Amino acid sequence: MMATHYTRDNLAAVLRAHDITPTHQRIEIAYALFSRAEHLSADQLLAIVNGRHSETSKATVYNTLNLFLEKKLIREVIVDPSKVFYDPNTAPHHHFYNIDTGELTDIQASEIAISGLPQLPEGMVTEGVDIIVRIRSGVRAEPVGSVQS
Amino acid sequence: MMATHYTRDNLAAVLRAHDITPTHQRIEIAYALFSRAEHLSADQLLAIVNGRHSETSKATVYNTLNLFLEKKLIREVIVDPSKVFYDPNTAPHHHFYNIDTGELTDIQASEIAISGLPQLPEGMVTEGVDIIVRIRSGVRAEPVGSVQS
DNA sequence: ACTTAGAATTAGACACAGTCTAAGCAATCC
DNA sequence: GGATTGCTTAGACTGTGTCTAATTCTAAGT
Repeated sequence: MMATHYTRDNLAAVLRAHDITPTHQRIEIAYALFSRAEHLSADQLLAIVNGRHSETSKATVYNTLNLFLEKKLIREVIVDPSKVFYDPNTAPHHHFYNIDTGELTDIQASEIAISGLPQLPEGMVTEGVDIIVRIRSGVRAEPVGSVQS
Repeated sequence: MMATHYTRDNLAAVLRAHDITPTHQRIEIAYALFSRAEHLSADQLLAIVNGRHSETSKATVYNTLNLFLEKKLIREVIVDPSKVFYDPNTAPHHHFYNIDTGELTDIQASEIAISGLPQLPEGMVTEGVDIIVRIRSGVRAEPVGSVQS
């Protein structure tokens, strides 16, 4: 997952390497995600993939994204209560989330360390640690009243 | 927000202190949240509040939760792609999320420290940092194949 | 207590993300 | 080329959350 440039061909190989039969639809969806290296919702992907002429159904987009997730080709980012974002970057990292614009930005995990996490409950195992830093533009444009610190 | 026992009366006072007119419905919803000190969804709250006889509509539950959020009486926890949980604990803290059962458990923020967070983008301000540790029971019950480490 | 204006509540329609179903298509294997 | 398997599809469906327009409540003033 560190190629500098993605083509349909090398994406097909990536899919195969992850045990996914590379169909046209899956390749297009993978291409949309990896060539942009952005955080996209199912909705946005559906629109991108069907940009010129309709090629892929809603069901396939969801099926494919869930398959990619299962095969650990992508990650999901849950920050917006109304929709899930899909992240082609599976390297450990975290996110800034701009609560005004909805924009998601990566934070390299290599730079951060968390200390003091308590013991996991008995018999439990960590699946992953997500850090979300919610940010907004600095100048407060509050309608009325004082800000309670 | 540190009373040891919540009554409808002292919750009405809490609401007033947060600039919220304490109506019957709002008090019941607050009572449901604070007396249990649990993470509840709008759905669950609607069911709890209307337990014996129907008292509160769906719209009011949503209106009220959003009002409580705005007035910083509660927090929302976004971990499940399908629904938001509301958290009566507004003290800084984080969460374990059991991805199998959906169970949410608190992690005291006082115990943890994060180092190495990069500079915020220009002109941005932190609204909050959420850490979610996704966990599951340790013994893997995978249907087929090897676990890719 | 009574009035009243503004705020809160309501039922039900609506919007939208995501899932499901049953049928159609495509690729591969004999 | 016929059959088996797996993929895709349209469209129905589910569930969360919002909106609207009408009704009811609350609190302040008299």
